[in-house]
Amino acid sequence: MSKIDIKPKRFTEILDAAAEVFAEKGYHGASTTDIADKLGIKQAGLYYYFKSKDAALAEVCRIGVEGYVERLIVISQSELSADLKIRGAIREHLQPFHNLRNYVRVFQNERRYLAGENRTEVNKLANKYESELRRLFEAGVAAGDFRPDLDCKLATLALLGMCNSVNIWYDGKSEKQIQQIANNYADIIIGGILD
Amino acid sequence: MSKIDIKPKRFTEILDAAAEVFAEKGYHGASTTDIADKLGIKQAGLYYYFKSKDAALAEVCRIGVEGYVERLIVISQSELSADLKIRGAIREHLQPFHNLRNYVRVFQNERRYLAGENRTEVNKLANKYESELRRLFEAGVAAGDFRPDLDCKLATLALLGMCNSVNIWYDGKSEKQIQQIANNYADIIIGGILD
DNA sequence: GAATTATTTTATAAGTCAATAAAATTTTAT
DNA sequence: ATAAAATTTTATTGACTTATAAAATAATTC
Repeated sequence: MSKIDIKPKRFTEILDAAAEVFAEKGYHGASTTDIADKLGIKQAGLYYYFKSKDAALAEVCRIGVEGYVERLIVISQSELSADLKIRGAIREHLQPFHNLRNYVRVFQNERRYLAGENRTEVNKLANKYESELRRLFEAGVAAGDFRPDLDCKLATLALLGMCNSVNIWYDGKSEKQIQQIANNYADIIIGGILD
Repeated sequence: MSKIDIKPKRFTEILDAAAEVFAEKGYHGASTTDIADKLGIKQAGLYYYFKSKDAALAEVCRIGVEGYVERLIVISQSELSADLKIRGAIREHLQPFHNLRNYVRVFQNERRYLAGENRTEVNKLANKYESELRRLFEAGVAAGDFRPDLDCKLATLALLGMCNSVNIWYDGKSEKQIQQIANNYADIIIGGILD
């Protein structure tokens, strides 16, 4: 009955430390000793919580993507106009940078170092997210709200690149700032695709 | 006297291999053996060309940023309208993804692992580039071409995030595709900031 | 407070990695 | 062709890293 009785609070502390170190130094640049140091325990102590360093990365990534697809589907199925859906998608995309900054950063930058199954699983979510997003653009074109010549694939990638990059420089301190960024970015993107 | 007589062609091959391996596996995920294998030589042989792994990273990064600031200044000092300057900046930004894909990728993603002086030097160039770009937006607002309420700082970061992300998924094979992406992205950004 | 369970430490194995030095080989120049 | 210079290999070192197992300690439960 292995690790059933780990206290959730302690487990979160361990994960937070792993996410922070992975985000700062990169997966391969971070040693398990770095993580343990941050927690004030010895390196071997981490293996009570994780089977391997790779498993820790997988768990951090999992939390980093958590909810993204679901929130986008809620927006997609709402009755909002196409441009408001894009605006909402941007808002929801940036929101987790506030509380889950390190987790999302690790998902963004380090998931490529995941092995085998963990990697395909997490990539499937990323692909699903991208295609759901593209459907928002396609629906807007179909409804006549967006330019008929809009390349929806490129618009999707542009939006993603724009939004993801925020997590490189945003310091995670002001939720109000996140909303401001989201609004400004939405203004730019939507203004650039309207018919 | 040290490495004065290295053949430039061979040196380029060594650099190409380093850039490719750093781009694929990340700086810390890449071993000097990986690079040597790609070249068909033994690991120790690399140290004829480089003092250290870090020095190789520095050189790859240097090539990855090379010319960026200069090309932007040429655009800035031209007589083009503000929107055409932005369009040109996007074109010039994406162009190197064709021939220097790996170098630019390493600059983008791995420069943070550079030590001391190499890091500050390369970051200085990145900052200079960003501020030059911002001035293009500010000039457009001042000239009345762009929306007066435009947040130029955010517009700059949006453009950078958008453009940089292309190098994550672009396969470096078609120069025509790069130009298409540049035009589409320029349409979006410019449409989103015009007055 | 004794027993049980959870958590951390100690000790260590096995492997990888960057870097150096000296020898060997290949290439270039005379 | 011979000498000189450039390039690569062989051999090795020491540091660092992940992971395991068993012992020690701390916390919780009955």
